[in-house]
Amino acid sequence: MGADAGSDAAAETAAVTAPLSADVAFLLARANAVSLAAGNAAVTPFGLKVRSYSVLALIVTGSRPSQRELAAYLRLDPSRVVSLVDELERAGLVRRDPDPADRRANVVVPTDQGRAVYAQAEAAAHAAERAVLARLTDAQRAQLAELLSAVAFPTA
Amino acid sequence: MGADAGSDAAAETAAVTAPLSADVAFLLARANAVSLAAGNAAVTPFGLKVRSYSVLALIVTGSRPSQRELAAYLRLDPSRVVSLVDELERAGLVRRDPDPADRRANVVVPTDQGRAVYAQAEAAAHAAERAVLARLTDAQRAQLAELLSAVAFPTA
DNA sequence: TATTGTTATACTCTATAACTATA
DNA sequence: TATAGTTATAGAGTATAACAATA
Repeated sequence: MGADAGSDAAAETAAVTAPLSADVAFLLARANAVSLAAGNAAVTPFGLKVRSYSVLALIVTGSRPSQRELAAYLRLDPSRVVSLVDELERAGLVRRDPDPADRRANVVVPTDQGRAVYAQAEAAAHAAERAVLARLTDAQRAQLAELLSAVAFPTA
Repeated sequence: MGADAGSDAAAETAAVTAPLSADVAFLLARANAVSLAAGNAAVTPFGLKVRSYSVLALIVTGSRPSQRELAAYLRLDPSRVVSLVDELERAGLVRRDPDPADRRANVVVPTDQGRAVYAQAEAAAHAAERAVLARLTDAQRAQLAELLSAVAFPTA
């Protein structure tokens, strides 16, 4: 979602300040837009976007998800995952392995190059995240992560 | 950003569980997707989407923002605000008043009907937000809002 | 019958650059 | 010279429905 806009600090806090500041949905949308813009900027030097980076992030852990599982976890449409995996495969970063247990399914795994690129991108992404969270202490960051988890995974 | 996908609770927590759970950027994106889907569902019966609802929400407070200020605050491109205000104006919910102090600028104000529709939509949106935040206590919700503010408004 | 990956399609959103009228 | 609103346009993302292969 979200992205950047013609946002300068002065205009943002000019005539429009207080409203919606208690609206968690709005704050979530705006915080996500800030984070997404920073994340994309951090990760584009490696030929990635936040979305393709997140696919890489999931598979380098060795969890060997199917495309269906990737879609559910990342809240993407399965058809969107097709093109994301296509793109990563064309770049030589991931591979589709047939799932021996289910011949309909693909298991998405990183290539060596995929792991190497991810390692670099991860460092940049984490630096960007630290910058976005600059106004929070470490304890507050941990707390934010915990609170967000409860919203992000309603059933867990 | 984000939207809905073929997400059922079982698949989401199947093979892919732990990874990225400490990644605030990811949690932010996923939480926003959940919140956005719920918000849109809540507000569509009133002919609104989250975006047009948020424009209404800003102007019913009487802050009389210019389109430029709306764009900055909502982190939208000014050209996007044009079509959002067009849409709301066609629906009879807002009006563009000339700014007496700057003849280039429009001030966006709600009509009576806009206020009435907003009042109903607000109730639905807040109910949806409460549902999204169901796993948090009131104190946790307030804390989440405060932590998100620090991320959403880096300069404030 | 239901599900996985895929394709196609339509729609929305995003980003950029221009243009006009003002400042 | 810069800014507000607008328009146009290209690109990215999203949502839906269909299909073949497999369960």
